[in-house]
Amino acid sequence: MYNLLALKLQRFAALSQGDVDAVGQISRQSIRTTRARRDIIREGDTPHHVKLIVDGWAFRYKMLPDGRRQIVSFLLPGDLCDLNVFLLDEMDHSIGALTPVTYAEMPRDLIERMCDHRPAISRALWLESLVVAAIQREWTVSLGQRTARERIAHLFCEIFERLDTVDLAEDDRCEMPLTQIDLGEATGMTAVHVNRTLQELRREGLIVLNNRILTIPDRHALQRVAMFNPSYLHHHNPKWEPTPSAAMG
Amino acid sequence: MYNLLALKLQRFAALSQGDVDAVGQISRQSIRTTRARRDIIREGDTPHHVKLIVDGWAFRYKMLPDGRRQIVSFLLPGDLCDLNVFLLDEMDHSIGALTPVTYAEMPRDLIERMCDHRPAISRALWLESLVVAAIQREWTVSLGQRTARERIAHLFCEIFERLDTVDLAEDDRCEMPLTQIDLGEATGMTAVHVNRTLQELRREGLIVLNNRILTIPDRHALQRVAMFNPSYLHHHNPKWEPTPSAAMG
DNA sequence: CGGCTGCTTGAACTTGTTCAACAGCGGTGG
DNA sequence: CCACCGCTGTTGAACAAGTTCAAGCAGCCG
Repeated sequence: MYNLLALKLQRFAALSQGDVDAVGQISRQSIRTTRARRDIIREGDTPHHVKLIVDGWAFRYKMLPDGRRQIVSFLLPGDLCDLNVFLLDEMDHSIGALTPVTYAEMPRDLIERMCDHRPAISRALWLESLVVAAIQREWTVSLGQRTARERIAHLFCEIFERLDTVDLAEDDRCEMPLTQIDLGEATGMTAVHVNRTLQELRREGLIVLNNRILTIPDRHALQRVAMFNPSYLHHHNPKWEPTPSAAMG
Repeated sequence: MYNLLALKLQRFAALSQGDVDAVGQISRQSIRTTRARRDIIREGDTPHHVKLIVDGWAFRYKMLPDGRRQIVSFLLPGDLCDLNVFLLDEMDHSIGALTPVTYAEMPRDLIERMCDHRPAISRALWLESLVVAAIQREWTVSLGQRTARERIAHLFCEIFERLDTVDLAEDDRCEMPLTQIDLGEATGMTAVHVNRTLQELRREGLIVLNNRILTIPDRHALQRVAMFNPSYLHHHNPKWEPTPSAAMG
């Protein structure tokens, strides 16, 4: 059986077969689904489970009192949400489903127990949150310094790259279910300006985008425009191994 | 002896006296200082220690290939940098000293050993990184949605609040060593526009700022302008206790 | 067919940028 | 002691990037 979470965590720490099995089990206990454009959890709610996105796209967002809304990150298959369970009485942001989403709910206490006995998993989860923070820093750079065109290009580069690591990109193509409104809320610009910026990128042959499929004819060209340096995604292999005793998964 | 790190970590988990002592010791082993406006570590460097800011202000920043620069966060006394030690071969961003900075260098392996034996500390460090991520999300919101005036106001609210929790704010005042250029690099605007925005805030009596001292006559008024909701800072008390056996520190 | 959502376009407008000049201040070296 | 330099803050005016408002179009689904 496909073990998405193990696949992810192995990027951060070497897991024993036992670790892999434990992770596989916990992530298969309770599978749920949401329809597109529904909230999965809302600011102010108390989270009870850690969730693993199994299929579909979701996004984190925060709203200002006057209704302005900022998407602060996208959650793709293999991503965890609500590690905040361990931190918050209340969510300080919301998570919404962009497409229909399938996710696994992993009860807090089970995760906790697993962490207690499996240092590699505990460590991998921690590193995962460090990577999430690194991505958030790069978004800060985009919004603070990049122009409209650079922001959109950068977002496309990031998403493509992230989908690629979970085998959801094909050659030079990936899904792109975001509407222009979504793109605007993620890049801090209006939908109108997103529209004109997309046209510009299309006109220059940097992207092809229709029917919710994004094609990037020349990845390096787009990366150059975006000033995209993938190092912040830390898509590398584990650096750390516990005392080597158990076999690898 | 003053134990800044223990003070910080206690916000996230209940520490035993043994935990407190361990943390105190590790954070006193190697104290270093930097002059103002020097880099503490640079993008591309390999970090070897986790650093704890003991005195002074530092900041994380990222540069784009063409020289644009974005400050992505400020590091105040009590803040940790380079938890990335556990993650990165190379830093994906730089850290610079804003003022003269005193910091403690804590060797990676000591931290690791401490975490292995002291689950409360391990947990507190993890939660600390979750809070860092939460702050970064709020910066994303600022840069994406807030206007110039709201951004500056928000930054001031955040910094004041954070200084307050480490006893570095007094009544309605705190230090503010940031130049207008720094403020610009943090808020994604030019120094010229920062200048005009500060004047506006001053004119309205929302802030007083001179000699690097910021005074906020009416905190709620400024928070209203900034749409500042402090919940993202998670300045609360520990939710989690290990099996209660050891005495509290 | 009607209504909805998302995409596109135009034109006026606003926010923030750029460029340039100057003032104040503190430190340094002759 | 004074002249000078570099850094920070301030101001003005022209400009550019992105927003707002408004209208129309295409595709989809019931």
